[in-house]
Amino acid sequence: MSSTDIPKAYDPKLVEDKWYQDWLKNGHFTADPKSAKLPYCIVIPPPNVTGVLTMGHVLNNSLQDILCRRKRMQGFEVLWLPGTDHAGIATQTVVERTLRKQGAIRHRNDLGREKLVAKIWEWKEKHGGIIIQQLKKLGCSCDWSRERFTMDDAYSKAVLHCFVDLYKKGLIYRGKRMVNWCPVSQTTLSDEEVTMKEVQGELWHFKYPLVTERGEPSKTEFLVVATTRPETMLGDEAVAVHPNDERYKKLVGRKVLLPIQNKQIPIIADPLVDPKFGTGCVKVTPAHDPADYEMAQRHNLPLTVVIGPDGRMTEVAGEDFEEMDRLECREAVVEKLRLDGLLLKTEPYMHNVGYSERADVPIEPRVSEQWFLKYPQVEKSLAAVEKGDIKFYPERWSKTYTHWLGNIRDWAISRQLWWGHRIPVWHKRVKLTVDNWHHELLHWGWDDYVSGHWAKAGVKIVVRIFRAGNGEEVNPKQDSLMPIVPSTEGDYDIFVCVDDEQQGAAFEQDGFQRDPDVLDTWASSWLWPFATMGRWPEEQSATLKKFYPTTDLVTGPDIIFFWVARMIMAGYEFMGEKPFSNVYFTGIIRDALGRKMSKSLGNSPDPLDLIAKYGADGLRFGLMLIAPQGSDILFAEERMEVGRNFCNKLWNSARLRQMQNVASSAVKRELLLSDDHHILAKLDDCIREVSGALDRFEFNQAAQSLYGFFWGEYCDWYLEVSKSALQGTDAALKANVCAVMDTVLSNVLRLLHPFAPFITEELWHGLGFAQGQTIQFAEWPKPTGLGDASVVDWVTRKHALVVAGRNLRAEKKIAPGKKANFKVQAKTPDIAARLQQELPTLRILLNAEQIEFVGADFQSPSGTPAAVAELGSIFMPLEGLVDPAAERKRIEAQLVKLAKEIEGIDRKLANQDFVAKAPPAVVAQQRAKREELQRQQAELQKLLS
RNA sequence: GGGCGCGUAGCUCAGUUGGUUAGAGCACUACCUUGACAUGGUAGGGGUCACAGGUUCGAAUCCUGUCGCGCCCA
Repeated sequence: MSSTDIPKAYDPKLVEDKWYQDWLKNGHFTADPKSAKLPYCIVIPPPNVTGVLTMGHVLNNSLQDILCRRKRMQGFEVLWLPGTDHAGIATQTVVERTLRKQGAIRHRNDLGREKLVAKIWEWKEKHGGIIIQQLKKLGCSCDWSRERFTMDDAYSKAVLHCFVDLYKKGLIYRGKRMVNWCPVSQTTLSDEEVTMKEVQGELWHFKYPLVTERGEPSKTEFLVVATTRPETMLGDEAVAVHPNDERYKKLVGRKVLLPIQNKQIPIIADPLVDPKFGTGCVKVTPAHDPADYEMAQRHNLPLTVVIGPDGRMTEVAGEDFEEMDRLECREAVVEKLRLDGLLLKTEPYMHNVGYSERADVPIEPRVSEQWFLKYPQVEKSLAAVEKGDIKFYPERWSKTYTHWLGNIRDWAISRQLWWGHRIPVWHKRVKLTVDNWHHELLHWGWDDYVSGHWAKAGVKIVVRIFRAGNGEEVNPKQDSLMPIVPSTEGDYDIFVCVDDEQQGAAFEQDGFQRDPDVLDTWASSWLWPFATMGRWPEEQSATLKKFYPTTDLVTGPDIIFFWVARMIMAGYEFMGEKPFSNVYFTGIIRDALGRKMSKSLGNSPDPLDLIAKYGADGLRFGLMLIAPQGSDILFAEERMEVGRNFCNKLWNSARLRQMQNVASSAVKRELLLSDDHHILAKLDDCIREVSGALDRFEFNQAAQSLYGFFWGEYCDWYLEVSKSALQGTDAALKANVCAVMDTVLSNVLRLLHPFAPFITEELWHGLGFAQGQTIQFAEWPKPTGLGDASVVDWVTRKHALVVAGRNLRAEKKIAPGKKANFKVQAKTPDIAARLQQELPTLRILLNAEQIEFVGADFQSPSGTPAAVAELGSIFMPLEGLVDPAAERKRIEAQLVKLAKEIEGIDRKLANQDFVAKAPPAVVAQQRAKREELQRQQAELQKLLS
């Protein structure tokens, strides 16, 4: 193509879709498990299937794409495995809300389980692909042929298989516990799904009348309790004090009258009470507070439930309050106590309240039956990170990980939802008697089970039986269940756990009922690194064999407990191997004010808008430039302009090369001039820096190296210098400069490709480097060794001389387009000779008409603008055009600066300790520096004379 | 209350094991449509490296403390 065909400004729209389609068509992202190449694998953190792309996704997936694209260039067989997550609560909430808004339902019960789940599937089919399409716009090189969803058939089977396995090992159990209950979603939440918020509340002090020896409430003696939740007092069952608290010791064992309810409750002593808090007396509400529940168990207190699952007061709360919302009730209780003269005081109080992460309302502690998991492989998972088998970047997150695993508590894995993997447990409570046990136990096949396996081959069923009264597990053989004798007659709970839903359903004919709950979403996504590969566990696919364990994981530190730690445990438990070797934790993207991006705040830009404005490459590169390792990122849209501008700069530098109409050739080393050596040596530095930075997951460093080299060195200096050869008549020199340009461009395009895949592919072809091949598998750059690094210092100093000259121009307001004349007085004859060889480039850089080299004896006319650099002095004769006084002032200012510097060095050198103890090289360097500064000082002084 | 971080230019951040004059981008000022690019060029201004001690010949960097901010866990 001819030069005029290339547009002046880069337009990503003409490039991005075209190349993405081409890559897909050619199957460049598809991993081949049969390949002889070394494997490299990342599994995507699966986004919510109904979600849309956020800036967090852009950051996270850009990083993964950078890693994958580089590894492809380095010759690895790369699998980046994509997919989506069913996101239980989030998805069900969204769909329910939509249906309610449409007026289709008032409550999910109006539809029923099956129909609601069908609606959610419909929703998923309709909206589920959006985020995947958006990732494609971003340029992500995922292997789409392997895309997975956590509710896919094979994946669901894997989830149920693991449940059965853990159940069999006794790690999953059902228990009555105080759990975090979300009254809006009406489900329990795991501890990790509750976020603590500091809120300004109030602390109310209530008087509870002491009950006298005669059993009547005293009119004068009270115990004062303080609470932030007055509404719970309706369910109080005791008042507690610390056992060593002298103030109350003699009252322990007596009773107080619980106001409103008019119920006598005991005063108990428990070490959990903090004697310094409030009055040292606390009210105990066993059913609505975790600490109180714990105390109640020690003291055998009843559970009085006054708040229902919907957050409304129950009948037990009393008819004045029944059906009232818990917060409304709070006001009502306070008012009632105030009227009764039992409200002592109210004070403002800052305290932490647990909020539901999803619904953003205060959670309600609630006692209920839930399924719990004792985490497997905790020790191994701890050791893996401590020993460095699994490395965290930045490393400090390993402390968070270790701390959490070291204090781990059982995981509440059941959710009172319909959307998700339903717990594969069927239950039946049955009264076993001498007469019926035979029928009840053997009818559905127990006899076959106790013999060790089931009659039907391949059936995996786990059965557990508990005595209903005390919940003790019984072993049918040892505990005389078969046969039942009069002393063992009674109610029994039989649980059957099976991963085949058809088989499970068969039990329903015998009166078994399936557990209504589903599993916590994370109890499916913790299997993601292997359940996504083939049909694990029934098939050990080639993909699994080749790519598990995966290599790197990129995710946010906010899910280190939810996901990362659990995946590590699952990897060891089910695969016997770690799931990945490196975990890179990204920062969290915040807005310019430091707030987390959220839909409700409306501070989250739509990445697709940004892509439309700045191009996917511009967005990606701009983001990488501002994304420091491990700390949060304050996002401002202006930053993306930098990325777009960089792409445009790259584009135009390629245009400049194109316009030469010079065919590409190999660099001829014997023709290289100092600037060529300089840029080639700097290129090698850049290659080393980018490679090293990426090896260390320092994406930001890599991007900045590229930016600094390409713009600051290549475009700002080399391209300007090269114009002297390009516009000159020496064809061989011109060709060699083009060869240097090609070397730089070819390497920069490859280094940049992981960051900016589209424009680099376009230019790779446009500049003729491609020879029909995609850049994606082009060899990752290694230092070229073409440039002589010893020349770098010389060129750097030459640039300093040029800057000094340009400064004179600017100071004296010589328009940039206007040519000027300079005189250069080199420090030494050697330097003079060398500089004379570089006259053409000096003229270009200074935009000079004439540059005259003058000898040491040259004395400029008074008032001639002049500056002193390391290589020598530069003068800009401007007969009669300058004000000598102004020039004097300028030089005097420079002398002051120099004097200060010399003074600093003198101070150091005068210090005997410095001269004696500092490394000789450092001392010598200071001496040399001082000498040079003094020379410059003398030169400047000459100008004043 | 415990833990982990962070305080460097107006803003956002670099600053590798302590060693020239502490850097970059944005923003700002002045000049400029020159034949790659105004999504650009040249030059410039701008910092007591939060504060106070300490270690050291030498501290933005290491140690201690103080203040301020953020996050996580109780």
